[in-house]
Amino acid sequence: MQPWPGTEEEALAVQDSLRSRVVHSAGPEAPTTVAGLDVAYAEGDDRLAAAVVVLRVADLTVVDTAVVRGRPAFPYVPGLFAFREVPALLEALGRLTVPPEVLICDGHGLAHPRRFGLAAHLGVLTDLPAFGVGKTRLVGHWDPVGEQRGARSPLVDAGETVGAVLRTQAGVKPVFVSVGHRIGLDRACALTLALAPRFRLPETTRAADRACRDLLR
DNA sequence: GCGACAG
DNA sequence: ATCTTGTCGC
Repeated sequence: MQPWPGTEEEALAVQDSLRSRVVHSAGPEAPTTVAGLDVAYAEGDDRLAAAVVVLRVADLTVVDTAVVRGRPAFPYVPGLFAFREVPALLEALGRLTVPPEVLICDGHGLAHPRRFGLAAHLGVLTDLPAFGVGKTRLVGHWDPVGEQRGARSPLVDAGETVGAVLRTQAGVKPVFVSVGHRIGLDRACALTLALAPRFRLPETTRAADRACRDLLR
């Protein structure tokens, strides 16, 4: 990942080029391990910490953790967010001992202006099944989501379904699930629910968030 | 011209 | 992302 875009124009070109490599498929039937990825930023300076935490799906226990320090590789620009965190996340992924079967990212996959958000980007670069679970929307519209856990509504942008707005807990704001690479929306939603038995966000995201926050201090 | 805009 | 007070609930 040496040739990194230095301008928005270059970043857009990279997205256009990599987008064609996205693979649409159902994905692993019953993955044994899944990884949560997240990045935390320091307050004063521009340091960041990127974490990847591998969980065993069966009991949601942590089986591996990798955290690295770094700097943002690109300014924050909605739609080009991946260029900011991908280098640090790839470095952390490379330090894992237990290989994850699915990557779960903090952000979106196809629910992106050009259908190539962070989850799709990481999925293509690693060629691992990957999807995103975002806390807020980037693109798309949806009808009201049922109140009970598991209820979902299609996230639609420009006439196409780009994800799902999924209620992981009754009485809690839903999350935005979107496919990235080599996995289908139904399986991504099912996995998200299985990983969020008690809180709004999946345990993968919570564990990764904790891990990078700890390193920052 | 005025909003919207992952983290 | 991070800042930021109180508040409700277990």
